[in-house]
Amino acid sequence: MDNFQGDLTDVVRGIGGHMLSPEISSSPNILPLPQPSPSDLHMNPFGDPFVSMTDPLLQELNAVTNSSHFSTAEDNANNNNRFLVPKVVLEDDQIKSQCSIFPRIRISHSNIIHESSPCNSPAMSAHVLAAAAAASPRGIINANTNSPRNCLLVDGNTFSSQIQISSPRNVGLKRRKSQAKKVVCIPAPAAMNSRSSGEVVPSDLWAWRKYGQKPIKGSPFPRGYYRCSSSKGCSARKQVERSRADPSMLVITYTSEHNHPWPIQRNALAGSTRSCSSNPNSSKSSTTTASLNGPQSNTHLPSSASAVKNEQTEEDMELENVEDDNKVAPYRPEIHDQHQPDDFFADLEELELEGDSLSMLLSQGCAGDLNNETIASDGISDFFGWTAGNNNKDDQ
DNA sequence: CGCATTTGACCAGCGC
DNA sequence: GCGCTGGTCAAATGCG
Repeated sequence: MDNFQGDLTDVVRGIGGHMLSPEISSSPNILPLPQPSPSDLHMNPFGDPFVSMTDPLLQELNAVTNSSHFSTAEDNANNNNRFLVPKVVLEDDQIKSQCSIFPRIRISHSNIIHESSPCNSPAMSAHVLAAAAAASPRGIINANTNSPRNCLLVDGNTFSSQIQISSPRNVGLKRRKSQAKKVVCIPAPAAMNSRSSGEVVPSDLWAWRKYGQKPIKGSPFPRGYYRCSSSKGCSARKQVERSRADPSMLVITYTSEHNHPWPIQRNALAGSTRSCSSNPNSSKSSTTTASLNGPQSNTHLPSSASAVKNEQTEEDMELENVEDDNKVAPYRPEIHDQHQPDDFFADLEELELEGDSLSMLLSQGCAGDLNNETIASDGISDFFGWTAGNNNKDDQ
């Protein structure tokens, strides 16, 4: 049997959407979550980053699912927004959220998130859905992939991937004293055994440093232990292991909360990263921060997509390729990277106040014609609205 | 040289 | 109380 030992690092990096079985949904590790408190539901990631140390993406998702700050696509039809604006619509008795960040991902009151159309970024989709799940009151996401591109596609005929997240609240520890845990199941990369490839890292914006790995009884796969290296003294940890039921799935368990704001400038943090796959051919990248490519990465929540070109990870490259395939404008660092974290929030305001045609286009893709995939389905870029605006296709 | 990963040893919680 | 197992530590190692 394949021996994945020693490859967890790659595994961690390879959150690509691939063939998955729905079995994971039955994993005992994944538990339904109780309804969140109102405060949870209204956590505003764009407000005070210190309020919550959860991953920015998760926060964003929270915002997406709960915030009323986001205007609808129609509202922004004439705006000059750079970001896609989430649209919240009502369907039947359910409140469903659609947003540019998650093109066509719908979050219902039942807390089950469905993505009704494919996106072009398997990796991001996985992450996105994971984040979405976290944002979901019950923290559960089922993303069924049926996309030829390995993109997440819900409502497909065949489940090819699933992402599930359980909230920290009711996932008890068997070992150690009860500690808040968040379990995330995401698709594992295809090239899980290839150290020279699959250096795709889950973008959770935080810098992680591996401090241990142990074989787990009953599982052929080892478990990797990571701690947050974004800030000294941060107690945040995560464990990464393959699902026993479905080796194609990764189970990431987050423990403890970050005691610091999200790393705005990763490079400024001692020992936060190493190489980060600046060279695609690099056979050794190390931290799970790979998706966080440089200081600018966090400017606009999505890490990998905001990666600086010359520091892009394989995931980024993959995404880029996808974009190329779809003739969608690539991410433009000269435009986006110039924004500092503070500007990011300012931008968000601008979205509401000004907006631009890009966001309109994105919004249209998001909330408009589901058949129009040209823009809306562009996984990552659309997800974060980077390609939005007037600088899309012309910049290729 | 600095930093991240690897890996064996040690520590602590849990079940019997 | 003991053994098993998970979690963490820290020295060794490797890479840029």
